[in-house]
Amino acid sequence: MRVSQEEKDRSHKRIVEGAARLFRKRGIETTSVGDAMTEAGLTHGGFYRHFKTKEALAAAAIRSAFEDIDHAIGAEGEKRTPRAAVADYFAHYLSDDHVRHPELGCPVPALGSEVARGSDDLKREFGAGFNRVIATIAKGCQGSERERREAAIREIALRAGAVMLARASDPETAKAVLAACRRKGGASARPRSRPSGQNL
Amino acid sequence: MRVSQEEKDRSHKRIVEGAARLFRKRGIETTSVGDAMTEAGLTHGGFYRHFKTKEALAAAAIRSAFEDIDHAIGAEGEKRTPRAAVADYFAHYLSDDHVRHPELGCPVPALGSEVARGSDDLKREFGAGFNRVIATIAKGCQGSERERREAAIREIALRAGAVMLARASDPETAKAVLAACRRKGGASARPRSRPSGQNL
DNA sequence: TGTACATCAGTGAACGCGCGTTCACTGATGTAC
DNA sequence: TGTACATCAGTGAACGCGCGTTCACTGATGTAC
Repeated sequence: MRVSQEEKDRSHKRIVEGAARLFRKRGIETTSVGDAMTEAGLTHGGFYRHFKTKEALAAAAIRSAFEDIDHAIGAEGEKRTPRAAVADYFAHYLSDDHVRHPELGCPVPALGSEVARGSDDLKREFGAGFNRVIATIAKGCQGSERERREAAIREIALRAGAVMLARASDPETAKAVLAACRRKGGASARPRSRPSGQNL
Repeated sequence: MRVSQEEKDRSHKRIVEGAARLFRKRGIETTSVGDAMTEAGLTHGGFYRHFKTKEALAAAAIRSAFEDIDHAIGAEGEKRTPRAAVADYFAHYLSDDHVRHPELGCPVPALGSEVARGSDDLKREFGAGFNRVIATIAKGCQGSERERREAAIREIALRAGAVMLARASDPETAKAVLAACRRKGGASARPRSRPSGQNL
């Protein structure tokens, strides 16, 4: 039976947000349209009232996942300093919790190697989401605008690699990878310049 | 018709090495047993004379891919110094060539997020391969054994994250990611300790 | 060394299954008067 | 405001397709005598 526009919008949001979780947890190819609709409390047949193809859902889900993360860091950065928000985000990034729960975590380690084999549309969406997160994280880094942006990219690249490695390895190796990458800590990737004379 | 043991061994090798390339290029789930057999010049029906399941092939292919890379760095490191071999490997790691050709590249950015959703067996194989590569790369790093190992882990985590990001993004973002991560250059992740007095 | 026979690598058809997508249908919603 | 009707979100059956895996078959290989 037909449903009000408001109800349709709510369904749409449930589908996208549910898919954003399922795709990160189980992969895009490995999650069926039916799975995504069930997660939203609907049946598979209605899917095409919302999206032209499964890939269109993937694009929307990637956008949603990056937005969530971007908003979380941004909101925290307004309550406290951007630098503190970013430091907290980085600490959580390398936590066991993040490794164990990809469904609410960063899309980069969860979807990266799959999106890499996807369409240009998907990559554009992924790149756009990544750039927004980088801009937010750069606010907590040091140096010129360009230096901050590059530092943010390095910080995420290191941590995304670490989390992906931890998830893809046996528990012992996972532990070693996280420990090694935590050791590099701090909100900025650049070696902190110390007051001169204190080197070593 | 039956084929000699030698011929079977050659077929086996072709299947594993072909799958190692195809899996890195197109993904494990997205590559069929038939694809892998065709790549080896055989037909799909004979697959089960070589492997119990598709997953067993995935494990063998992951091992093969890591071995190739480990041997390449190790062999180079015997001709020159380990440090130079590792520096060259890192330079190539962040090259456009590596980004564009996952089929002969590092399995970490190519297969990481897929293996993360795989079985414990697959993760053990992945972790073992990663550890072997880390041990080889650690030979080109500085510090105590533990420091070298942790530096190697960080170097690969950063670069694997960067390559995955570059592959999963639009070309412009890809370029920015590679540029930012190259800036960190050098064979060791630790900030090179400079002769004192030269800080800044 | 030669012979008879069991083995088994590789082939191609077939299997059951789940996928993305389409479709006829239902009935509440939205709209034109 | 009330009525008649077109729209369309959601349902569940059905589609064609490709997958992993199984199987009967072929004939060269390996082995026992």
